[in-house]
Amino acid sequence: MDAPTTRTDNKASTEPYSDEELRDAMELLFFSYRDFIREPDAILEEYNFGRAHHRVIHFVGRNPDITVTHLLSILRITKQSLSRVLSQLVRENFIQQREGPIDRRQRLLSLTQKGYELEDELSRDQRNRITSAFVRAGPEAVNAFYKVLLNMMNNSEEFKQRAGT
Amino acid sequence: MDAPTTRTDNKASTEPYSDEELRDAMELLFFSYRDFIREPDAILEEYNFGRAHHRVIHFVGRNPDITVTHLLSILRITKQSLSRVLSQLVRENFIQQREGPIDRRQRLLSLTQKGYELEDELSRDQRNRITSAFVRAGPEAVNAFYKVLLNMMNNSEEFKQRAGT
DNA sequence: GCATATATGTCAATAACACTGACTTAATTA
DNA sequence: TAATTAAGTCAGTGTTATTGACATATATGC
Repeated sequence: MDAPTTRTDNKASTEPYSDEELRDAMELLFFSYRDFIREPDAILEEYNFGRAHHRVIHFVGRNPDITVTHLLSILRITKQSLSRVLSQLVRENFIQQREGPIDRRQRLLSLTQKGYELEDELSRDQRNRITSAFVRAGPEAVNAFYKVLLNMMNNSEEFKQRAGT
Repeated sequence: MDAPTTRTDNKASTEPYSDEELRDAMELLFFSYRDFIREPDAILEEYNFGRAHHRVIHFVGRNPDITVTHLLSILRITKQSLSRVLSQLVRENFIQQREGPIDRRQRLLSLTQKGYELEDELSRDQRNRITSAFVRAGPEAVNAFYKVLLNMMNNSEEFKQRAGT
């Protein structure tokens, strides 16, 4: 927190980035994530929903017929936490459940028409933000952006596999 | 996730990235941010602190002699929310307050030695993650990463001004 | 110098979202 | 048939945020 201003050599493999630079990056992530989440938060409020609802809507939307167990493993929350949120979304007809055709214990989750509409509304600002950021930064920057964030996360292989490519 | 390499025309204002690509990016942000916050969260638990304490420690560390009002404006929380967290940190000697030399109503906040040590511990994993991600991705990628995230946030100008570069 | 505004702090009530622990029911599997 | 799995529920707790209403000390504008 103190020394970094004195150092000048940035080439070395020892300490390639100063603590100040790293803390700038930390803040960049903090602020950009906060702005990124801001608009959906505001929309959710109108529905008397919270971020938990958003996450459920998003992941059910991207994984139609997902099981409750799988959803729990993605969200890494407890069954009890999901329960309140999910039952609200089902009750208000954003999400529908159907019995698993093979394993009848399962409740396969999917978005209703109303659910897809909410997902679209919730993600609009985020999609616009990403689009404009990507377009303004250029295609090579997009690859670099992916590269850095993937290097920063834990199961990047798993993610890459699930994601498009 | 896939297209950027194949596609060539980025000039268009119509639809440069597919909804699937954009939702991949949304998830990348979600997962990477979650992993990014994971280790500090675990450390905080040992101290019986939460993320709010982390944020206060971080921003007081980066802005020695910050006023309470300024801190509130950065965090965008209410005085009452900050109060509990801050008084804990002061009570346990991570943060010290001193009277403003010009305006005696102010309580200027700064980290104690103990506070700097906690900050160091809390940020270690994040600094390591960023360093290794930056090193592996290469210096141009770092610039691109900044470019994209800055384009994505609201007050990027203000941030750039505050941050090192 | 008085009225107003500002900086900080506090009391009380509420809400969202997570947690743990202990069970139940139904269906599948070994 | 016994054990396991999928899903759901009841009850209690904790953290972090909120709103609203005040209190105190200090600074500032006229």
